[in-house]
Amino acid sequence: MTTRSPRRDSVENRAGILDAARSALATDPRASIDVIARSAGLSRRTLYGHFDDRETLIRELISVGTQRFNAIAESVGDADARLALARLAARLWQEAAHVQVAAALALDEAHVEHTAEALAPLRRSVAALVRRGQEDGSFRTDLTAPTLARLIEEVARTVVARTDAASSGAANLAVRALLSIAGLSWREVDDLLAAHPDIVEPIRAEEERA
Amino acid sequence: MTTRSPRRDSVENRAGILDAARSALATDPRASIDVIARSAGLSRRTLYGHFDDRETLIRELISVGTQRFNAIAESVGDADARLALARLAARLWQEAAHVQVAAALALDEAHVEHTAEALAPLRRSVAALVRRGQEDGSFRTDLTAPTLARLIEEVARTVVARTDAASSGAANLAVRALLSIAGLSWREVDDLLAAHPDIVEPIRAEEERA
DNA sequence: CATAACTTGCACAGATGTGTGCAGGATACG
DNA sequence: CGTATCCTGCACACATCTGTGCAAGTTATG
Repeated sequence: MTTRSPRRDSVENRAGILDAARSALATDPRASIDVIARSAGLSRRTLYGHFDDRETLIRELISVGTQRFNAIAESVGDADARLALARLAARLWQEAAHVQVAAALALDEAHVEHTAEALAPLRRSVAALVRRGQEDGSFRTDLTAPTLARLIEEVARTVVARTDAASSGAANLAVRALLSIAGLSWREVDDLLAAHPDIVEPIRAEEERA
Repeated sequence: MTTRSPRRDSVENRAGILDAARSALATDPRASIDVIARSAGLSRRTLYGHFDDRETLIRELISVGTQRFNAIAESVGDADARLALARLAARLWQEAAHVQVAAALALDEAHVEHTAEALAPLRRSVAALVRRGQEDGSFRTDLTAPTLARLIEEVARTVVARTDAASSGAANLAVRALLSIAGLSWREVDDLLAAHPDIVEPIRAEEERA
């Protein structure tokens, strides 16, 4: 009558599926179940033993991805809005593996709704950050706060989704792009990052994979 | 034996299909043939009378879209790199209807290759522009020329694809975003656009649809 | 070692999409 | 008007993908 506890290989396989799905869906949000299962070294049939649905699998991915997103957003407490944005970008980058899926799925018609609501906390953080930055004069005011927030979000998504996470200066690129969008001149960005080397290794003129 | 010239309604329908495909694929690059045909007020079967293939249809769209792209790139001759970039962005925006498809399809796995080669001239223009801007000190030099060019391209694509082309200040937004990415401070951008009102109607703090 | 837990392959139903053949009806055009 | 041109609906074959049932294997674990 007493049910046995789940087998070790089973939980490993479940995790393996999630990993495989992460990397497969980050590239192509419409990757088939078969591709995901195979790339996890399992059969399609087995995947359905672990997840009821394609939807279920994806929701779990989005769920853990966005949780990290939101946790990071709350962890950034710099008084200086510019520093806060920089740190936010840098930390998000560290989680690239988990974050890319969400970024890719957020564009997929079928999941926009779900991701949008899961990312609400992050959105609120960014909105507040933008308002703060505009008030103290460190962010641009030629755009409305909502517009700027949206732009920042869009650019962040693009950079995360469309740059090789493994390349050396990628985090640097992301941070610089976002601060530029916020309105800073590139020299200001450069000085800021030089003054706070803890945010990102301040490499000059870094390379990137083709 | 002498073949009659094509009927008027036929050529109209062909054009209608292209229009329908343009707007349908701009939203969803994987829109079905049926959806496209129906939204052109025709049957699926008829569409296949005008185009052999889904591929053929798409290639024609990409072809005319990228031709406009490239033509614009060559038409920009400002000595000042900042102005050149601004004007390039503004003109591309005017062609948004034709350009959005290309931007959307460029992300679609199945057509990256084709769009990439069709956009080679534009890429070259941007690359040259970036080099020029970096040399005369108006663009950022904390990023490699190729990296900056790539970033500009990515951001342009995003802005074109993900903002309501109909909204009033959209062109403004696009231009400002690109100049910011190039390294200018937002005040510098603001001054530049104020000094050259021909580029884009210089509206302050414009709105955007939700 | 006994057995519950897990994996697998195969067959199936169903959905959605592409591309084609054909017959019949509408219509532009010479 | 007559006819070539065009549109349409329907019926196919084919492909890809999802999700399920089942019987037969393998393996972790108590």
